Order: sequence, then C-alpha cells, then structure tokens
Amino acid sequence: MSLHLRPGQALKLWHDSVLDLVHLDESGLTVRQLSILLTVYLELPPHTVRGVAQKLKVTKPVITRALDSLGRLELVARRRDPADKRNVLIQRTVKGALFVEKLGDFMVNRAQMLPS
Amino acid sequence: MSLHLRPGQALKLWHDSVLDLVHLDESGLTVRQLSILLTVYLELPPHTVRGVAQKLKVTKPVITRALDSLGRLELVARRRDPADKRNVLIQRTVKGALFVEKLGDFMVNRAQMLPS
DNA sequence: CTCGATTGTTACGCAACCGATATAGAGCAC
DNA sequence: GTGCTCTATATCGGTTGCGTAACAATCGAG
Repeated sequence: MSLHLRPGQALKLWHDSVLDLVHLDESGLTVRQLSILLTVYLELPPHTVRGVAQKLKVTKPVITRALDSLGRLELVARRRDPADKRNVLIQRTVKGALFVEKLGDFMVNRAQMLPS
Repeated sequence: MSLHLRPGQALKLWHDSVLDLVHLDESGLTVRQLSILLTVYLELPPHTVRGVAQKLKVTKPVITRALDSLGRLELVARRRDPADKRNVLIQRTVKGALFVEKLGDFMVNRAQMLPS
C-alpha cells in the first residue's frame, strides 16, 4: 500500500512538523545533523562514519563534527568497532530515541490535523 | 478528511525527505531557515519580520539574519511596507517557489514509495 | 615484518550563526 | 512639534560549522 499525498498536503505537513521541531529545539540542529540522527535511528545498524558519509554524500569530517555535536547533546554515542578497530560505530541512546519518537509523534499529529 | 499515519511511516517519510533535501542542498540550510522559508511560502501574506519571529518563537534579529542568508540565495526577497514603513515585507521569489515545489515533490514521491 | 590502503580524527583559515544590546527610522497620541 | 512606542537592523564577543589537507591508528596482502 502506497501512501498518496498531494503536494499541498505534503508541504503543509512538512511545514507544520518542522515548526514543531523548531519550537522543541533547544539545540539549533542543522538539516544535516537531523538527517544523520534519523539515519542512525531508522536504518539497520551498524553505522560507521564512512557509511553515513556516503549515504548523505558528504565528507567524513562533516560526520565527525556532527557526531561531536550530537554526542554533546547525548542524542547518539560513539564506540570503537572491536572487530575492526579502525571503524567507529554510531550507537543509539535513550535520549536520542525519545527525541526521534517525539518527532514521529509531531508528524502523526500534524497529519491528523490536515484539512482535506 | 484527516490523514492517518503510523509513527514508523511518519519517521521514515521524514527521514527519506530530509535525505533528499540534504542531497539537493547546495546551501547548508538550517532547520530554522527551512521553517521560515516554508512559512513564507505556505501561509498567507503579508509576512513581516515581527510576525515570523512570533510564529517561530525566536527573536527578531534571528529572522533578520536568516533573511540575509535566504536573500543571498535568492529564495526570498525583502521589501519595505509602503503603508507602514517600519515594516519589512518578506516576499516570494521564482527561485524560492521552485525550491519549495521541489521539496513537495520529494515528499509526495517518498510517500508513494513507503511500504505498507 | 613491511608497506600500502583504509578509517576516523585533527588542524587551519574562513564564514555563518547565536543572544544580547544598542541604534536608526517611522508611526502615533496629544 | 514632542515625546513615546514600535520595527527592523547594526554591532559585539563567542561558538559552531565548513572544506581542504595532513595525520595517527589499524588492517591486510605479500
């Protein structure tokens, strides 16, 4: 089953949800950082710096810096890969899970409030 | 008619759309800037600095600076309100309209691609 | 064991953003 | 006109992000 959405609905949904995010936002998140966060929480582990960089089509230092920020906020955590110690595994945190969950709630609620 | 969305669907939709945005993004947009952009293009004019600041719950200098950036990218334009010259009216541009339209397309397409 | 390849991080110079405060211009009441 | 209010912008110091390039640690083939 595919979900049918008209452009006007889609844009309003995006607008409303982003507005909720901005209101929640104590953090000053970047679109890139948000993208990394969602990738880590929605796609299957393991997540490495290189892997995420490829997925977003950005350079590795961008990911490293974003992980610094997200780590400071305790939204993700870093761990060395014991199998290949060159790798860094990006891991989920309780705080990050709650944050992402809240994002989902925003969108679900805003979708329900959409006019026909 | 309200639109029903499960949390998992909503989050995936957000993730996919944001990913598209990051890929498109030559600009390094902030969540706040994105929020301003969508507000200007989705809500009824006129838009003033003060009005948008209230809507986003941020201070006016934040809006002024964001308009500097968005203006540099030609995504919005500024104009003095002839009726009350204290006001600045935030106006849409062709480039901005195309950008927002593309955002809508991203989301519509991603919604269609959602698994059941 | 050695050497090249791979991974993530750091360093550097630069630009943008932030919050807070101060300022300039315009309206409005009287 | 005189004050007072309102709007947006300018300015300040500090923080953060970016791209490029160099770097240390690790792996793996030979």
